[in-house]
Amino acid sequence: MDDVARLANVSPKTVSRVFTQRDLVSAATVERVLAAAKRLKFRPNSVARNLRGGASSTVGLIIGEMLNPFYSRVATGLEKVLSEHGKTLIVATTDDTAEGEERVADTLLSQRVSALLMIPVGEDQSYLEGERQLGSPVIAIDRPARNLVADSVVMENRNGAFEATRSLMEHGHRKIAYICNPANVYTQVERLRGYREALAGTGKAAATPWERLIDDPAIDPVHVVSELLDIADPPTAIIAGNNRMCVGVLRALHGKDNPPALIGFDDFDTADILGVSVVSHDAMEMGRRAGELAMERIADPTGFTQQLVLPTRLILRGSGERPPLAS
Amino acid sequence: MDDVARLANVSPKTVSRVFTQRDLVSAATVERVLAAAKRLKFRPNSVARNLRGGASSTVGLIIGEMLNPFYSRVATGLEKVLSEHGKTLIVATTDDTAEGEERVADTLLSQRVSALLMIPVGEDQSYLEGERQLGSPVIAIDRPARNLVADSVVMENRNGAFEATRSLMEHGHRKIAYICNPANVYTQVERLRGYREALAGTGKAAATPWERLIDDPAIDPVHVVSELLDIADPPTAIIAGNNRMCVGVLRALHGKDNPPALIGFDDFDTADILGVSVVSHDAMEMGRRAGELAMERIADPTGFTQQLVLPTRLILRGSGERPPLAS
DNA sequence: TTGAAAGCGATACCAC
DNA sequence: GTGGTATCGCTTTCAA
Repeated sequence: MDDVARLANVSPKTVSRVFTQRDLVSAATVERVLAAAKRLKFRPNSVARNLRGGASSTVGLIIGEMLNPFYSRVATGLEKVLSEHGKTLIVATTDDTAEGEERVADTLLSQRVSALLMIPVGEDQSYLEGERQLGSPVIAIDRPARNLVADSVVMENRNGAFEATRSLMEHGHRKIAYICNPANVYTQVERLRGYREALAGTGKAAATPWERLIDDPAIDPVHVVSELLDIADPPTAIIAGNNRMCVGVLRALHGKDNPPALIGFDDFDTADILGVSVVSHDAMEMGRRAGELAMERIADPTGFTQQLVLPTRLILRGSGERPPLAS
Repeated sequence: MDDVARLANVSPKTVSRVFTQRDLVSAATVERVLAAAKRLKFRPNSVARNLRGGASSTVGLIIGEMLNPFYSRVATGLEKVLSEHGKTLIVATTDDTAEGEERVADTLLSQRVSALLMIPVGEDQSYLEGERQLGSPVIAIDRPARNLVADSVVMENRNGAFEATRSLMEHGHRKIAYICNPANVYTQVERLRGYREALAGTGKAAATPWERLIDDPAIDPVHVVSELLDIADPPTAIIAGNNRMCVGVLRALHGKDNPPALIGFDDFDTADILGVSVVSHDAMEMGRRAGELAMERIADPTGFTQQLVLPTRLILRGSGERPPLAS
C-alpha cells in the first residue's frame, strides 16, 4: 500500500480511503490511486483489514461431509446469502464424528470467522459457550445445539413423519416400518416420534415391532431390509429416515416382485424417475435462513435467539401409494 | 496474548513459542502458559499469524456450484488433503459464469489464500497471470486453464468417450447420438472428439447428424431428446455428455417402450438401481490430486508445472447394452 | 531458555 | 480532502 501511495503521491491513508470510502476522496485523486494500484498489481489484503475490527469477512460452516446432497444443499443456500453480504465461506467437515466437530470448530475459530454455523453431530456443544460469550455467534442447522445458547433452523420433522405415516395408513397400511441410520440424532428422534404418534392414533404412542434404529454407519441397509421383510409378521410399508437410507431401501427392494410401499425422507435427484414418494423439504432454504440469521446476529449480538422451523411436504410419486399385499 | 503472558509471568514471545515451537520452552513454563491461556480462553489468532509470512493457512476453491455432485466430490477429496496439512478450505461458486469466476477469484486472492484451485469456466484465465507471478499458485481441475501457466488435473475424456462409443458399436449400434450442455468446455470438446473418432473408425473423424451440442442451460434436455428421436433417421443409442444431461435423458426416455441404448458420463448415486451404464471417473481423486499438487507448489513455487491425467472406466449396467431396434 | 524491538498490511482517531 | 500516529495479534530477528 505504501508503494501505491508513493507512486500516486498521496498518503497510505488516502489509498486506504480509495478502497473503502471512495466518496470521501476527490475524483482526481481516486483516479491517480487506482492507476498506481493497477500498475503495481495492488490488491487490498482483506485479512490484514480485519485484523483491527474483530469480525472478519469469513463465516465458518461445519458439516458432516460434502458428499451428502443434503449437506451440500445447505451449503449452497448459505453461500448465496454470504456472497450477497460480501462474506466468504469456509467449509470444514467432521466425518460425522463428535471429535471431528470439536477439532474443526477450533480451527475455524482460530481463523476468527465472524460466525460459526454448524449441523451439530456431537451430543454436547457446551464447549462453544465461551466463544459465544466472546462474540462468535453460533447457528445450529437441522438439529438444535445442545447445552448452548444458539439460534437454530430446523424442519418439521415430527409432522413430516406423521403425515407420511398417515398417508400410508390411508392407503390401507397398518404394519409400517421405520428404518434409519444413524438413530441418535435429533431429526430421527423427532421423526420416529411422529411415526409412532400416527400409528397410535388417539392411543398412546409406543414402539412398534417394525422399527429398525441402527447406529452403525457400517451396517448395510440392504441387509437390514432383507431381514425385516423375512420376519414372521413383515411390514407392508417402509419409511426411510433419510436420503441415504432411502436409496439403500430402494436397492434392497430392487427386483423384488411385490415390494412394500415406500416413503423416504429428503428428496433426491432421480426420485421422480424412480417413482419414489418422499417427505421433501427445502435444504437450500435452511442454509439461506441460517445465513440470514447469522448476518442478523453479527449485526446485533444481543438480540433474542430464534428457532426457525421450516415446513416439510409430502410428495407422492407412486412408491408410497402401493396398497398392502392382500395376503 | 499479552494478557496471557502477564498472567503466566513470561514475555509474549514465550507464549508465542508455546503455541508454535513448544520444544524450545521449558516444561514448567509451558504448563504455566497453557494454564493461563485456558483461564483466559485464549486461542491463537491464525489470521494474525499469517499476516507476516505471506502464505496463509487457507486454500481457495472456485467451482460452478455445490449442488452438482461432481463438484462436491472434487471438493471432498480436496478438503481431505487440506485438513491433513492443517489448511482450511474456502469455497466460492461462480454459477458457472465467467464473470462470477473473476469476481470470486478476486475475493479469494484478497483473502490471501495460499493457493487457488479452480474448475475454470471462463474462456481465459490470463487475468490470474499477475497473481501467479506474485506467488499464488493456481491449479486447474477438470479443465486446463487457458492462457495461464498452471498445474492441472484432468481426466481421459477423449478415451472415455471413445470406449463408450466403441462399446455401443460392438453391441450393433451405428447411429449413435452425443448430447451435451454446455458444449463449449474442454471436457465436452474432448469427449466429442473421442466419440467422432470411434465412429469414424480408420476414416477421418467428422461431425455426425446425431450430435446435439447445446449451450444454453435453460434448454430442457427432455425436449432435445424427444426431438432427436423424432427425426427421419433417429439414433439407436445415446451418449450423454455429463451427469446432468444423463439424468435429463433418462427422464425423457422414461416410460418409452423401446428406448435407445444409453451411456452417461459421470457416475451417480442411483445409477445402479436404474441400470444406467456410465463412463465413470473418480472425482474425489481429482480433488485429492489437485490438493497434493497445490501443497507441492506451495512448498516449491519454482518446479515444473504438471498435468495429471486420470483414467476413466466404462461401467456396463444394462442401458448401454440394449441392442438397436430391428426396424 | 527467555526477552526486547521492529514490522506484517491495513484502519481508526484526531489533526490540518 | 488529506495526512500523521497508534494499533490490531502475532512472528521474526537479534541479544542476553
